[in-house]
Amino acid sequence: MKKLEIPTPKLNAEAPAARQIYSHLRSLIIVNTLQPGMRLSENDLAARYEVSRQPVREALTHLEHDGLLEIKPQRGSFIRKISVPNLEGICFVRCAIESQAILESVSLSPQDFSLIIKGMESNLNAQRALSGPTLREDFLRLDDDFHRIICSFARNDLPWELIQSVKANMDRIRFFTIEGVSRLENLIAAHAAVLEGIRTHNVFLAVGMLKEHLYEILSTYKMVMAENADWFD
Amino acid sequence: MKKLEIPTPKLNAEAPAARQIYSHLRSLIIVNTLQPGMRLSENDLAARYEVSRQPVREALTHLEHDGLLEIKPQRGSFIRKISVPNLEGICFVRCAIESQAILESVSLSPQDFSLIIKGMESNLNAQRALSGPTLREDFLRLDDDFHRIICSFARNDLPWELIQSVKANMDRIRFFTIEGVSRLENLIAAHAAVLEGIRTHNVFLAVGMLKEHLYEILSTYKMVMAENADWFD
DNA sequence: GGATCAAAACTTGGATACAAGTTTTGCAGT
DNA sequence: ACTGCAAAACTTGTATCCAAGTTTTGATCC
Repeated sequence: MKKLEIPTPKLNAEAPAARQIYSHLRSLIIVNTLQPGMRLSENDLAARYEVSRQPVREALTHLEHDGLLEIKPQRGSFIRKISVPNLEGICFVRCAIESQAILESVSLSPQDFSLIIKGMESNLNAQRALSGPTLREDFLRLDDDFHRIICSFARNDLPWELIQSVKANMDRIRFFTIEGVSRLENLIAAHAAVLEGIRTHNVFLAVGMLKEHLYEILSTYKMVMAENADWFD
Repeated sequence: MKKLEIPTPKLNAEAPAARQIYSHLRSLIIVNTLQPGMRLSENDLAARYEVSRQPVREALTHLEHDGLLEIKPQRGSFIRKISVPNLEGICFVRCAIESQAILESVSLSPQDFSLIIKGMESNLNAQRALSGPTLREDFLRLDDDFHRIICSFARNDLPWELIQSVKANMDRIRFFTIEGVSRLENLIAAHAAVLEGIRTHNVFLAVGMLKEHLYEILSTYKMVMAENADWFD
């Protein structure tokens, strides 16, 4: 087996090494630089990061806990392949939590309500103004922020934290399916519809649009699957 | 500081040590044998389980990931105190996910639907038949199973897995608030009401009763707080 | 050339040793 | 008895070494 080249194994000295390695590997997995099925070697990673196996090992067990890695004892550590049932589960959970957050919006004080609405509007404007070479990354960041704001209706940190921890497997797909400008316009339109539903206190409309928006990824993952069948179970 | 005595640090040889230690410590935390604020020493635990610090350390980092432990570098590892906002977040997320699952029940095939209803009925009967010295533990197990069945309406494993991973901080309270038989009867009545709503396809009733049931713990945690104020932030 | 089998080189799991920093402790001085 | 300070005993973070098992490799035999 040929050695695989991961881009920039840089390391900072003033933070715990294990956590840095974890974050770095996690982001590499999400953008599919480390592709499903690949094998990671603790020794190899330790050499690249210029640390011992101990912090690498800790990072890998955390990735396994997140469902992004599968550690087979005495055999190797492999980037988990994408599971369609898992994708469906993520959509379900996101839809459940964000819908509940939208339901909470009606019982918010007018001040708090309009403040959040303001945030969503400015985010939406930023989405519409997007252009340039880093368009895809920029949109994903704004999209994350849009849904984070939705969760803020719950006035609690846990909902969004939970979505973030679960979202990684969905992001691996999203990074590929968001390409054409036309698709991007559709996504922005969906966001606008959700916002309009919330603003007019039409939660049925808002939740309906949100569900359609969140489940849309399930109708696009087959695009990725067609070209990379070996990335899936 | 006096040495604290944890009950039975037994260990099995045919499973990974780290996972066993993790499970054991986690259950000890949930039943409050390891109380909020207590300090755990890696060396001490390693001696008790008769292993090296390596698997102990892995177990502790996983407990930290679950929010049950706080590892302060070069200072010690402490059982996390109970956070009321965190409790509220757990209630919110559980309510969101289980409500969404109940919503899915209306679009299930009659065969699948009646099969799940059967399971809930037999579980409810078991709850009503409870008695004996291990009543509290038995009820908590049946209660968990009841809500797991609710999640099965989603026909996906992730929702219940996620609830399980988040539920630990709620269980620490539940173990204390479920004491009197009268309270237990109230909880069983709530379960029955939820089931009745689902069976009659009255999802509004079911979701309403479920929300009331899940949020009930927020009105009882003050009982625990009154006697153990130092267990909370 | 192809198949078989043994040895070597890999994998992770665990134990031990050392490093850096914090807390406690105990002795000395008042 | 009380205060102050230094040393010892703790804490976790990391490195290194050994063990057990799997995979690959390469030589040998047909």
